[in-house]
Amino acid sequence: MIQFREEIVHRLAQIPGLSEKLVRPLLEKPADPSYGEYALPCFRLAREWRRRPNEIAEDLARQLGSFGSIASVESVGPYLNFKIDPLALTRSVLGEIGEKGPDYGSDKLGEGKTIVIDYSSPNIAKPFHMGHLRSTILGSSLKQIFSTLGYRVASINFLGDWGTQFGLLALAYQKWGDNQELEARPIRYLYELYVKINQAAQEEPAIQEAARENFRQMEEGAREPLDLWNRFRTLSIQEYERVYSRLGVHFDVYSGESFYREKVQGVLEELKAKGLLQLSQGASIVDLLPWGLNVALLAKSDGTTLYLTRDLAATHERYAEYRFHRLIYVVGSDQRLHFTQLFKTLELMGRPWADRCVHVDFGRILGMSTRKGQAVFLDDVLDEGKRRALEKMQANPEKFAEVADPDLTADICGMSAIVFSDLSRRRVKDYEFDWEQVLAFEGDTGLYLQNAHARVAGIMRKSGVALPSSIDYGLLLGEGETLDLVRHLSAFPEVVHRAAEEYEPAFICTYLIGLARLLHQAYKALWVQGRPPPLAEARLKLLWSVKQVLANGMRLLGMTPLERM
RNA sequence: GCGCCUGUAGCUCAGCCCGGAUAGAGCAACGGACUUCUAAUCCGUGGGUCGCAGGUUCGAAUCCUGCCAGGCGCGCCA
Repeated sequence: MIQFREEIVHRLAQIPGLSEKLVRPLLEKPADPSYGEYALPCFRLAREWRRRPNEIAEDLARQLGSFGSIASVESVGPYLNFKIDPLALTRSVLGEIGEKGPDYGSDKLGEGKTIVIDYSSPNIAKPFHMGHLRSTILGSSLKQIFSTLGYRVASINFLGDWGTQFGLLALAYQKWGDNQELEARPIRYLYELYVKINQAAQEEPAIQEAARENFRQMEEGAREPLDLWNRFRTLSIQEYERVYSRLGVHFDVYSGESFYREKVQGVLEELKAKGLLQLSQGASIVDLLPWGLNVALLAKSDGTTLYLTRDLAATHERYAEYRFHRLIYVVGSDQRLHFTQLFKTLELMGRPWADRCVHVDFGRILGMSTRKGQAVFLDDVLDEGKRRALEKMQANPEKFAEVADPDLTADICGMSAIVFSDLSRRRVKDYEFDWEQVLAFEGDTGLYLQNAHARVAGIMRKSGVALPSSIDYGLLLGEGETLDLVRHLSAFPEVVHRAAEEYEPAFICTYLIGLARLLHQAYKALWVQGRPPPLAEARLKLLWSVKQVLANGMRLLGMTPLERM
């Protein structure tokens, strides 16, 4: 596809007064494809040449005529529209998808570069709720996207396994702890204790004090609270891993704040040596007020450290280990200040790679709080999605009979719906969690994509037509639907690039919905079964290409494409 | 109070980075389409002062300023 664009740029540059450098950024895709594949708006030229844009467009159209693969150049008002020869376009796009298959959309852009992504990162004292799900899904998708662009990607789950809340939790367990409950359902049980102790602490400030003392002892290495802490941690991780595997999410490294509890001293000493650390009201701070970033608190007045201190230690280790070209934190936007402070402090410490760190933030999921006990647990959501999917599948008994593994298929359907609903809106937006909306199975949803994919799979199974090695692409041009699909297919690689640049899997969602819609619209017109072989084969090739790109895109989102549903 | 983010159809959103050709989808409503490869689909109808007010520009949903509304953050939580 890029070759057509370059062909136009090259040809335009031959016109006196134009150059490749001038023209390349001006060339755009028209809003309406009926104008052509590319368009040159002449406003900028009009200003420079002090002529009317409409005249310029007309003049250029006359001078250029058709050339190479460009079938026509027409002026429409101030626009110069280029139409690529439909046959050349179709052959090029479908040929490329045919050759690359699962690698269509891939690139070598990132070869030799490493990206470290930190995502999911639940806090052990708190439940794995929808907020963590958003980080998990986003991070996992970004991992796929960067991998497909050739980067070496290391995924890290940085557990919130250290901090005052463990003092609080240990206290709760000492008060009300039940070993059987803890073993049977660690995450939910710890959450219940956490909620209960927080309520108690609100009425009794002494509890807060005792918790702080507990944690202080832990930082000093006291055996008893540490043993308890270790049990909480181990049991929780086991349960997380179960949930991750259900979602198809994988981490290269499980780490956590506790790993750095001894290394923070080194950080504090370095800060002190560099004259960055100040004492204020008994606490150690770095003054970031000159940059409008408030002050960063690195050690409390009782000497215990904070999240920020441990993050400083962790980034240092990560750079030493990976020499990353980028370090990405997928964490909610409520922690924006934290990361801005972290990055600025790294810069002040003289880390030359400080500007390689990125906070990929995302909006809040409203209506949920760990303190008030309104959390929706991930397992419940996945189960509910599965239940609804199964119901829907059973509504069509004939199709249901064809599905080999209804249980697994329903689970995948439910997760597709959830993953897609989360990724389909842009990161920054807050959203109100709404079961009906998340688990909707109609319209712009993950199931719409799955349905499109499964429909083509059905055609490939049932039409009785096989893909031959040579195709007469000309036979496809009788239907207008073909070019709409081909044009859309051609845009996939650039969509993947854009999604990576902006850390926005949502771009891929929008793209795939558009592709699936074009497919559904063309379904009748591109009928395969019973058509003369050359036509049937050409159509099947087109449909196969759509299926391939749908699958490639869905995988980037973390969805498993289904052959039957 | 200060800082950041968001505000587009009844609802959920895309379009904003990089200003241009009639502002697009889905849901909901209403009316159609299954003797054929998945109707979890398709076709049609109605529905918008792009939060408000200025400014820049030949041209603003898009850029700038101010205001309003909502969310988040602002030294001993993570």
